[in-house]
Amino acid sequence: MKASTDECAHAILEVAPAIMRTIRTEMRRHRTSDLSVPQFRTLAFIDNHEGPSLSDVAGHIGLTLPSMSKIVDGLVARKLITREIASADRRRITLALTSRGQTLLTAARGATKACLAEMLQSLSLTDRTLVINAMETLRLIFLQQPANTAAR
Amino acid sequence: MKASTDECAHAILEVAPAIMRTIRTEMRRHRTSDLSVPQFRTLAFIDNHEGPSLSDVAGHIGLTLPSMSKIVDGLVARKLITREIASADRRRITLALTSRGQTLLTAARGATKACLAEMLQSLSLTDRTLVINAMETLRLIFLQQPANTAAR
DNA sequence: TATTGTTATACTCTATAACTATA
DNA sequence: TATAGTTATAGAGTATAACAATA
Repeated sequence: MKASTDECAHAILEVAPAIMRTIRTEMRRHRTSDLSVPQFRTLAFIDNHEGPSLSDVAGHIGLTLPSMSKIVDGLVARKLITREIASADRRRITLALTSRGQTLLTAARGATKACLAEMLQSLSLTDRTLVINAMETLRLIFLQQPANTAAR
Repeated sequence: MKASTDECAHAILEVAPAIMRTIRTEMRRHRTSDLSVPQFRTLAFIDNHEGPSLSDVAGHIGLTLPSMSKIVDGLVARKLITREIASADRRRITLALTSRGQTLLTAARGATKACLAEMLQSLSLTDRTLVINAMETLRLIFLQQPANTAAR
């Protein structure tokens, strides 16, 4: 094993899509929450930040403004978040979770995580540590920001 | 660090979507290939297997038959693959790459991998080994099948 | 004039339900 | 009757281009 950057890229390119498909399928199967991955990520970001603007969310999640705007539309329509005009700068909007959104986010996080955790149960402690460390490493590259809290 | 299955799940749930977004964006930016992730995965599967049927591809990639059928439609229209009726069982189809598809797949693989590799260059050899090992571990869980070849 | 967001438009991805053709 | 695929339909995610409102 040379562990070249190329081999590393190859491994990621093969495994990441498979993981995502599992996550997506799992999220949709929980009819109670029924959130798509982008919706989930949007709610999670709003939960972790104080009244972010559309640009804040779009930038951090990595979507264009129109895409994000549409996702926000859906979440507002489902009464999971509120969208208000910022008083300081009326061009900006301020996003926040409703209590319903908060509840749903918590439920979705729990359900999906529980399912993933279930799939990971066959791993040894060593392997789990390995995966967590690798994710921490990749987070620095793909998310530009360190973990902000412990597992929620 | 407890390295519980729950923490492990949490880490994956946070990082995997970010990785995928990078991959998707990158794939779309290479106007020469211009493949979506599902299209890329479909081509790769056909490349790695001998004349698979629609069910083979759909099953392994984790899509329903209609979804897969539509993706195949697009690839056939772009002349990247061929779709022929199997002589043994006329209900089945046999998929194969055209030389154009083969070329495009190779190009897309190279371009995306190169971009990822570039992003991974800041990692130490130790970290790269860590990531590769973690991916190998996760592959067994999310892909049910071991790596079939070395990095291509 | 520059910034923030939304609307219009057009793809692709994805699923479920209903259908056709073959076995 | 069961299996392999396709078609019909619908909704979400995504982008680019054009627009409106505010600074």
